[in-house]
Amino acid sequence: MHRPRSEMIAQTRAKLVAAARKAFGTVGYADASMDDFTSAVGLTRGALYHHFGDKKGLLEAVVAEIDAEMDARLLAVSSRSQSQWKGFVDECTAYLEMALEPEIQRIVLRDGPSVLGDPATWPNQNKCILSMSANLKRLSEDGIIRPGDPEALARLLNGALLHAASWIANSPEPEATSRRAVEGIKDLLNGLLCFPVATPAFASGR
Amino acid sequence: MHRPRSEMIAQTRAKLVAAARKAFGTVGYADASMDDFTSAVGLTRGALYHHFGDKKGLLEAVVAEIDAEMDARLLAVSSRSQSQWKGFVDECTAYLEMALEPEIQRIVLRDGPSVLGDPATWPNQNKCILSMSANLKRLSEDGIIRPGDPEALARLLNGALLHAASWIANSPEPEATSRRAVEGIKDLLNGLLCFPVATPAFASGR
DNA sequence: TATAATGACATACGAGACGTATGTCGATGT
DNA sequence: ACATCGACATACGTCTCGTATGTCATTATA
Repeated sequence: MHRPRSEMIAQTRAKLVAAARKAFGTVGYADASMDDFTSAVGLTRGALYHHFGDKKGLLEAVVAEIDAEMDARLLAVSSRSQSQWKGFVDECTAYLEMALEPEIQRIVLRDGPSVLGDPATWPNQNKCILSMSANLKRLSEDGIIRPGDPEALARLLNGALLHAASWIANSPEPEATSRRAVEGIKDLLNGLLCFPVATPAFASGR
Repeated sequence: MHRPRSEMIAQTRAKLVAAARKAFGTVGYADASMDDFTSAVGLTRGALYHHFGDKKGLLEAVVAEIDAEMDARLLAVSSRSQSQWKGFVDECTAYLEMALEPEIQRIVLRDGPSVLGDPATWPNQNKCILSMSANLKRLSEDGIIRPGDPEALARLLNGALLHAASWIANSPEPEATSRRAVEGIKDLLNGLLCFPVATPAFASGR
């Protein structure tokens, strides 16, 4: 019966990841002392080096965890949408909302790229892109949007969404900015449609 | 006559910024030793702390220098374009090409945000946005693109361009990827036009 | 059941790197 | 000519990381 043993190990790893996630998310990767956040969960750097190799390895694990959560959340959103087009728009706005969370901003969007290199080289970040690409591909095959390169579009939209999140998060009036960003996104997406709807959004406009 | 004096000082500052820029651009901010790159130009950390306060202050100076160069280059591009719309597209592609340079990727796009906080909080990064916003505003006032929020659009496009640059830079075939990205950009921009050009047209490049 | 072996983790140590406090020396102003 | 100031160097302390080593419990084996 080697259950308790492996359970303890998994728990240790989970504790380390959780502690690091909290530290990275608050004070940032560079200012997070390994001695501090390991002792915060009753461990030392010995455990950390044993399980993750080095500080960077722990960051990778944290990023992977957050990425998995983001994937799951996006999947949940897209799964309960009826129309294809609406589902796509919903997923985009959900993605934008996630990118607003301070923990994600700091760990995934700022420290992650700085320490681990460009997100385009990570295995995970691509899952969102792939999912988006697949959606765009179906949309163009079904004649809903104009033909084009789905992956290229997905990457461009992804960048636009992430950047919009930063804009919102650092805006003096996040809610108003959020509305402007969402409207801008819808405007951009609308431009992709074969038969654009005359949205009341910019008809009622500014 | 205190010219030579101030000139020496300016030269010292320039040497520090240049040395830091080279170090940050190659090994990255975190792994750039202040002792190393100051001694590379015949100085010590004393000069650095005297002029820039700390390592972060030096990074700010480096980022400001690069940003100023980017602004100047963009201005040069847009100034010699005849048609408004073509000028805008040219500026976008020039921006994308700049974002491809490894030094800009590393210092401005990765380490900068991680160390200095989100670019949206910098004073500089906004100049590109402002310029783009102004362009979009004129384009919509002149009835070339649909009405909309110019700043929001500018920020979204800015994010798309930066992200596209990362995609290209980390692609196994950068040239082919670049073509796909540019085409995607043109597709997106085309969607903004009041009277989009016929679809196959912009695939062939105009 | 006794023993060997493995692995999970802690502890001890050394190496840089940063920031500060202090010192020096030349230039500047009167 | 002298006092001041500022540009820069040097010395020191502190923190953090990574490695090398040690210990102890668990597991496998006989």
